Amino acid sequence: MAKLQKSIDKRNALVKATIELVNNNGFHATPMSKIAKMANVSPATIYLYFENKQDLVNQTYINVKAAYTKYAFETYKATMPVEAGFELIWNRIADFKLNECENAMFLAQCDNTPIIDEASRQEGIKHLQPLLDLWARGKKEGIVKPMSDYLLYAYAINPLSFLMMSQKRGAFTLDKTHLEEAYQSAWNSIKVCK
Amino acid sequence: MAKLQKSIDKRNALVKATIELVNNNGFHATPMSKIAKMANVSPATIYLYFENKQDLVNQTYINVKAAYTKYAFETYKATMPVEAGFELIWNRIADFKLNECENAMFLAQCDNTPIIDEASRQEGIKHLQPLLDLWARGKKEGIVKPMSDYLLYAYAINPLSFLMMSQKRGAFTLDKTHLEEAYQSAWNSIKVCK
DNA sequence: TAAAAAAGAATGAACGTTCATTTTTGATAT
DNA sequence: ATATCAAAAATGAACGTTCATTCTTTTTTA
Repeated sequence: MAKLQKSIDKRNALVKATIELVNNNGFHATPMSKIAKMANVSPATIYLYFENKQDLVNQTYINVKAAYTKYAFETYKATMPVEAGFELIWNRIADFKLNECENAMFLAQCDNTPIIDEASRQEGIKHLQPLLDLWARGKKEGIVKPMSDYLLYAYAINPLSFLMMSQKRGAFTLDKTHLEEAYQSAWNSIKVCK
Repeated sequence: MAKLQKSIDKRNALVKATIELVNNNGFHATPMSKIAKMANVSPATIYLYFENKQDLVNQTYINVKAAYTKYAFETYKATMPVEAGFELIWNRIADFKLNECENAMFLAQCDNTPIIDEASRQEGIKHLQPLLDLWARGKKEGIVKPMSDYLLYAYAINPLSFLMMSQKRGAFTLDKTHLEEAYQSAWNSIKVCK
């Protein structure tokens, strides 16, 4: 165990350093030498864990995306009623974006730039399926608007990314009241109006 | 005129090349030499128009942001009723994001990465004032929810960025019906529910 | 014809990656 | 327990390339 454990620790340290440096300086100003230094490792060691810089950032992206969706669906059961299920997932995603904002910022940066390979992007998108299934159910039951999933995501989930970025920039802070308002806006924009 | 005109053309070509290359390759893979080549100019010439690479990208950002807000408010009058005014501005912004998507993509990339100086970011944000004024009026009249402008922007405007990026990636295409649904979602999420 | 604009070649620094060596690890023999 | 040792892991220095920027010269402008 000792050996494998050590390897995993080192890999994790490299991934963490990548996230932190890319968040603060951008991909263009994040040399391998700095990543190595922050992870307390020699530059050459990175290449024992990753093929090259592109592979490092691709794998970091997939790691973080997996953590994001794991967190989002951790307490969700597919048997829940649609509205309750959505509220649960929405709150988990809000928690993730606002508490683990290092991770969330990294995703926002990757999702709006060409720094990630298309293949890794596809890989990352897969894990969102439970939410799409929930929406399909909601549409069938006449609770959720019969819209494209892209529209639903754009209005129900994506605004949280914008709010997270604004908060991170210090422009404003999301308190509990804001969050309740945000949820109402999210639900309002996708529910069928009776 | 000839001389000044030529200078403006060259500056515009440099800005345009910057946008195109940063959109397609990312800032990290956009060397000055490529920008120069695409603008049909010597690398040294860039430094007659811009201090350095950072200045070039900052000024490009400010240029595009100004074009965005100019377009958004072109036909808007502050005397319009709140709902009509919002619908007008929303549609102009949707037009911009979906038709001038090179520009919109560049903004999305800049707004989610640290490639732009904080000062230039602040400069770019200023021009949004008319929309904030409209919302202030809407709140006073009890038409718009009394929420933070960040929340309003997150739900009413920002989803268009996500939809633009999705469309650009070829994931789906926004037709006229989608756009009407999107507008309804936007308005639903910020209007006061009677 | 002098000043301004532009060019291409040159420069030095920084980068991603690899190489030659050293250190660590863990199984085996004592 | 301890010593041995081959394989694996890790390292710092080195390599070749690429980059942003500058320098010197040429071309354009008015």
